[in-house]
Amino acid sequence: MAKDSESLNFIEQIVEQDLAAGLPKEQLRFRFPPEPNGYLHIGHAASICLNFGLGERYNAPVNLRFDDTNPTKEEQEYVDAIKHDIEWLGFQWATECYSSDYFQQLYDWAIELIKSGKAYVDKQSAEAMAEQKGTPTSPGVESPHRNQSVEENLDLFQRMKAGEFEPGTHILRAKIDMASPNMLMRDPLLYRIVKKAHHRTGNDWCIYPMYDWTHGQSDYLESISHSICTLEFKSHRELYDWFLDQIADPDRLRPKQREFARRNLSYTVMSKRKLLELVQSKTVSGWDDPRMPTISGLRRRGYTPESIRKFSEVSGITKRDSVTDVSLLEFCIREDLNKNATRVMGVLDPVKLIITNYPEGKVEMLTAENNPEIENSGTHEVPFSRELYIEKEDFKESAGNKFFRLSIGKEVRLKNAYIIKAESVVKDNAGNIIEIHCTCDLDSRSGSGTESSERKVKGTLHWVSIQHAVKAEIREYDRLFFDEAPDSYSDRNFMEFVNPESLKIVETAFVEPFLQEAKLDDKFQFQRLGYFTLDKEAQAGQLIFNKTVGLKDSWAKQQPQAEQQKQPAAQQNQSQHQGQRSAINEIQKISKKYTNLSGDKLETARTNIAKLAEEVAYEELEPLFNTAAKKVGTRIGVMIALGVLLKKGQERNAAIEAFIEAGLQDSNELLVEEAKGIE
RNA sequence: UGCCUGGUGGUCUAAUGGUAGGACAUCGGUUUUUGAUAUCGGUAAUCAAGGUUCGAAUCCUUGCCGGGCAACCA
Repeated sequence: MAKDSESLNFIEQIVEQDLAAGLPKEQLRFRFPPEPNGYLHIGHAASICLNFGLGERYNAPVNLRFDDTNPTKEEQEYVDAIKHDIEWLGFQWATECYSSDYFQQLYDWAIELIKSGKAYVDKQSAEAMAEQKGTPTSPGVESPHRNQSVEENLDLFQRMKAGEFEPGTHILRAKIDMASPNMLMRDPLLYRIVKKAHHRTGNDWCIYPMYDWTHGQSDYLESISHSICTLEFKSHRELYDWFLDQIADPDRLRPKQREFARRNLSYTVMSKRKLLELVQSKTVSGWDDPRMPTISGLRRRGYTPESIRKFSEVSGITKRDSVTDVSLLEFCIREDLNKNATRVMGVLDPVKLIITNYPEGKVEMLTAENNPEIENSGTHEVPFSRELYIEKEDFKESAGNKFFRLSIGKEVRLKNAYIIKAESVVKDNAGNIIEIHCTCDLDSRSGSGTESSERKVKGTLHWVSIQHAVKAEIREYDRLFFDEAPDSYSDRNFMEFVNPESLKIVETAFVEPFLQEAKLDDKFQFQRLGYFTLDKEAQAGQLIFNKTVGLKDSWAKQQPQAEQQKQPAAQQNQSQHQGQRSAINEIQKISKKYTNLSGDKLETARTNIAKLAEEVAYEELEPLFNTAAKKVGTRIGVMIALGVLLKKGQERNAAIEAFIEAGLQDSNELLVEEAKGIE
């Protein structure tokens, strides 16, 4: 355990090395630099936790700096939302900074650059300059304006600032190297003309500095020791350093940029542009829609700051790109809510239950523990009466002995109440069960201490007294996309993968009266169902709950298996377990090298996989559908095996279809071929 | 076709030349007035081929695969 916490991520190691090399600890300073053009999401949380975590670890200041150099996209609304989210996550910044505070200094430095012959004003169109820029494999050509006199450049730049020119007509560029293998070094843009009011500087400026000309200098001005950003900025580092070379005083702290991989979450998208598209297309109700991976969406959904911080911690920081499975996020929130959520009862899909031997009109106030995980968390009262609602799926007229719930002639415990036995049902003309009649062991009341109350019965159900039930709307959420990585396809738009069933509204659920007093940030566990929190749209007399996440449900997992057992292929399941396991493993081993093979060897491998697939159960194969896209070999092997299973009569399901579809879209020909073969 | 960068179980991550470990997921046992929680156990990985070394996930070479780079965005 102790060893785990000792293990440093590579950024922390860099800091340690710098300290060891003589950097005074007092000079450590970090920053989190969002652009206020959208809401923060769970990916930003990684960066926030990294930077502020570093601050906590070394007792160093962390600035919040808004990178606000593009007034066409940025708004005060986003500034406010970002600040709120960071505070909600539980972090405090040392200084609230804005790149726009440095506009004058940046301008002055630009003048110096021009004077030293290292920047010039270009008058060409964007298209012309793009063409001159060359390509990654061929060098660019120099602009005809590149060698203008310093005087002319100075004059033009000052007139740009004075508003004499229209947007797009003039631009300030650094003079570096049009043949550099790094495209960013091919005379990058420093300033462009934008005639739009800025959320902080108003109309003071009509020229705005570009990111590269701003970021490093802002770090320098704030004496940031470690400027941490995501991997796509790696190639900007050369420019970052070049600019600092031009302006930095060697006696002052020189910031250094380091990059880590951005965090992706499965079944969602994580770019502000795409999230904005979901908002603007009304696919979701807003940035804080509970299905959104935004901090505000997660908050509304019922996630806690602790769970998000924990998720960031266990996800880690590295340089390899990855897609973290949502199940890890769900684990983090369940872990927190299990410890802290108040236990209550609510019925989402009700059926009427009548206890025939319980007196009509009688009401008992029973005692319910608020939270068994917390000592002294107190209790609250739950009214009990003759007529109750229970969950439809908690009753079956007749069932096998694996069904721990209510069926005719069987007993179950009503949570915090009595043990009951189902006797009969009343059905409507269509054959639907509309009432369940049962009898109750009147000595068995929970906590009464009687012998009957101590009896062990296999199942326990949640319930609500009809007479006392409070109506509530329940909103249940599923993944927003049905593809694991909806934005990973070059030829398909991520919007094609939107899950049409991501929101399910239960208009009329019934909850216990205790919940009438629920407040906005309260966290509840609806026992046996999941974790719920009040939605901000709830009003007095109109309860609305968001389902944060369900409880783990090993019973639900058994269901599909039980159905499979009826099919002939399945009974070997147990006996051949060992054999099957090695078969699937063997397939994985062969597959891994698959793309390295050719000719006869390839053919042999394919045949072997197909042969081994005969021994494999579908349940073993399905997890491998999640194999990362880059592990093509494994995916090919799985595709071959899947083909064998389908031939044997395996029914197609959504997961299978999605896997085949992904295969068809892949760039690897072998994989496409296999996918086509079974399409 | 250039430059940069990365490849450890299904997923995420440790091991920094010396026992491939942890978490999630998954499977199974125990406990349980939540089929939850808790608890115990199982399955499962170093992209490949060569080389250096007593010893390689780690160093070298070659190859394979993934990501980034040609916005008046950040």
